[in-house]
Amino acid sequence: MEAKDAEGPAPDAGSRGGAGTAGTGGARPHTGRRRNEAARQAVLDAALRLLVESKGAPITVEAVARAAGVGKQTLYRWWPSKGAVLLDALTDRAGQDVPPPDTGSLREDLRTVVAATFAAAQRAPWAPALRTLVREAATDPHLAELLRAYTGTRRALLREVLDRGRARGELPADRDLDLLVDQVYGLFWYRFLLGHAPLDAAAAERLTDSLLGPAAP
Amino acid sequence: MEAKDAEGPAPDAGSRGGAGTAGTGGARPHTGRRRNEAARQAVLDAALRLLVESKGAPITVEAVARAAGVGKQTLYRWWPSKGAVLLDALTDRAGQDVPPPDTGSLREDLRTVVAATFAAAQRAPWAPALRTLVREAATDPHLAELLRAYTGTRRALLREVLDRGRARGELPADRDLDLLVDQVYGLFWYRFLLGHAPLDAAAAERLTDSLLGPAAP
DNA sequence: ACTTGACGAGACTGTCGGTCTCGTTAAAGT
DNA sequence: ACTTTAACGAGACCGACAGTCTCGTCAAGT
Repeated sequence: MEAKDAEGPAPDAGSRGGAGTAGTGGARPHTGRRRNEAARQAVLDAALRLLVESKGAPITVEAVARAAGVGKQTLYRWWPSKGAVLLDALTDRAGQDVPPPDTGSLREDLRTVVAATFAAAQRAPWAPALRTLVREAATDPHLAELLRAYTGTRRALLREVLDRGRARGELPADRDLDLLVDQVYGLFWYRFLLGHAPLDAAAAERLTDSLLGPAAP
Repeated sequence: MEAKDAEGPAPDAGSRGGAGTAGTGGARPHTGRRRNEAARQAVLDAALRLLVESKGAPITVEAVARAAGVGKQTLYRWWPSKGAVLLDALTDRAGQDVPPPDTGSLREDLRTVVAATFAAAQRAPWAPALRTLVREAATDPHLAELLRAYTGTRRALLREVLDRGRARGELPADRDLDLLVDQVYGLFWYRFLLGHAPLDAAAAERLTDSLLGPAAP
């Protein structure tokens, strides 16, 4: 491998400006060879490819390193665990969070968000990757934590939509919004992981109606 | 599955008792030493104990065998995989399926079933055991299948309640009952596995209201 | 007595996550 | 140019674990 180094944006680590040679503590200027950005990209590419190709089968670290043409140690130098690599690969490329819709109609906003969530997870290459990731998370506490953080932001987005709807009076003031959020994502993950029932636009429509009551004319 | 034995001993029944063996017996004559029922019990006891004690930590086959005072081979002679042992241990002792209530009121039946489900999973020793089991199922296809079958019967029970309610006219004829079932169990598993929100009687009450609409006076 | 097969014990195999070592190579300072 | 430093690819190595195989023993039936 050893591509001619793209010298991409430095990861983060040491700020090179520190002229002080500060011996005592903290930031020390960085000498020596720098991180190979091409290797990072190769790892993420390989991980994502394997994640997509493996239909539910587990991914091994060796497979990722081999497919990326990279030593295992390089991998562990920059990611704390296998799970971190996989999640990074998935989120790095994942369609990024669109701001939730705000049409003025709770029913419409909710249906849109739910349908978008369903569709995104079903979209071509992502489903097996996400399923594999969740599987790995079951035995990798590190990954589980990362995944929890990631889904937390999704939950917050949905919660915003509901809050706006309630502020507009489209929902009783005493309605349990956390329950509503959990009903949406509970159903989503349940069907996504078990795969026994569809997660399509029709399901999103019916779920919305079930949560808000039948549409008023 | 299963090594030799043309007999295909089901891991359940097993005629206890000593010589003579009151005759329910298999049609096929059996020579040689018989299965040690005490060993089977010891395995299930040990597995359940470890399952309960391990708060989410994985259970090893060796630990089960050692705790039961049993050789590993004995274990694999009667169960096809580690997961099968764990599930057997849990279901063997788990509160058995009560027939679903039939009070004539869908709302009441539904609330009862949901509350019972929530309560059963939260009851003292079961929660960590069940969580561990589901974790293992993520990497054990065999166990995943067994678990799917087990939960399938639970789903069917709930479905009966809903069918009766719809037959009584308490639900619109075009209501999607599979969606309702998935909403219940989706929320249940979601909260059970993540543990971020309670699964108590109040939650059951609110979920029921959410599914059926606010209670009519 | 003799056959059969389950038993406890534990050695063994294969897989995998993660670490360690080694010789090499790129970046920086001098 | 020379030296120092650290990242690099390769792969040996470790520890944990599921599952298999072997062995000597022991109980149930013939």
